[in-house]
Amino acid sequence: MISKKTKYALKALGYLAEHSTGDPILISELAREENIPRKFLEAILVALRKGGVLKSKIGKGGGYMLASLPATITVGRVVSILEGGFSLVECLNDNVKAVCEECGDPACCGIRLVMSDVKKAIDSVLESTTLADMVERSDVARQQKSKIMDFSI
Amino acid sequence: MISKKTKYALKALGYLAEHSTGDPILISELAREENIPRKFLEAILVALRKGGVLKSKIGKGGGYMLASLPATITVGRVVSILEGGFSLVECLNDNVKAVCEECGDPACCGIRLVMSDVKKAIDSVLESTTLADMVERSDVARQQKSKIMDFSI
DNA sequence: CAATTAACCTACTTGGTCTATAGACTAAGG
DNA sequence: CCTTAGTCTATAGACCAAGTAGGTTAATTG
Repeated sequence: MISKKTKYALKALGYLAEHSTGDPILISELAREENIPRKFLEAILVALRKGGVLKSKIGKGGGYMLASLPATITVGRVVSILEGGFSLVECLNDNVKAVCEECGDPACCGIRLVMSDVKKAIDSVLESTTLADMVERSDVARQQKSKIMDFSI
Repeated sequence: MISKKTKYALKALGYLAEHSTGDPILISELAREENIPRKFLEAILVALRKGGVLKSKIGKGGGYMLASLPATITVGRVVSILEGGFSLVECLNDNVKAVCEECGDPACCGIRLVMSDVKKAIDSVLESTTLADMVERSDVARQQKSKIMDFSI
């Protein structure tokens, strides 16, 4: 499961991708529009800035902007920043060099071998999906839905 | 991340797959050989039995056996029993019909759409890998390693 | 320059879940 | 009927995600 932190991050980034006009957008606007606890969101945005996905501007007229185009920011990158990579066993996490206590020999641990395959599958999806993709898919789904609605009226 | 519970389950099942002679194997043997806390393992084995993966025999000469051949038990099934399916957002979990509070409209939630793809990718690996596969891969890795060892001697 | 705006930072609380343990109970075999 | 071995219920403790609070620093503007 991804954490709420990551979900909030993706929602906020999606909002930024859709509503960015070049001017910074306020934390409070993001929090309000996407129903995210204000203070919690702050911490998330800081992490994303440190991760290089966001730029910020302090003081009056300040706020947050995407650091690059939505089509260049992958969902995988966001997940990686907020969860330190997404894997299924400790010993496959990006940052961690540690060996799970369980698998005596990492090279021969069957679980590790299987989960490594799973991780590859996950990563390939996450790395190939960008913020732009995510927003677009959401839009398409919304349009299709309203089309069906029109039709039924 | 999969829980320790699931890891222990896979280890125990791997042991059963490798050492089953038709006779039941004791919880205490499994616990000892795979370094799993005895009482904790008990609970796991009960879950696996209820999930139809294991059979048990009570009383003297009792213990646990696989309910079917290792090649017919998928890792996905084990994960599903112990974690209620493995997905990345609540609203994609097998058992849960609940909608995440976050995505107002599940049909249009970009995160949900993306994560649904990820889930498909995960499931396709997990469902296509059996206990037999897992054990075999572990064996192959071990053999290769000892081959290299021999070579270097 | 001072007032205001808005991001930044540190620390804390809380609630829930994962892990593990204890002990009493039930079933089977000899 | 005694030993073996799985079954069930309850509980303790550690840990982490989620959320809260309040003060600090930086930029703009009048």
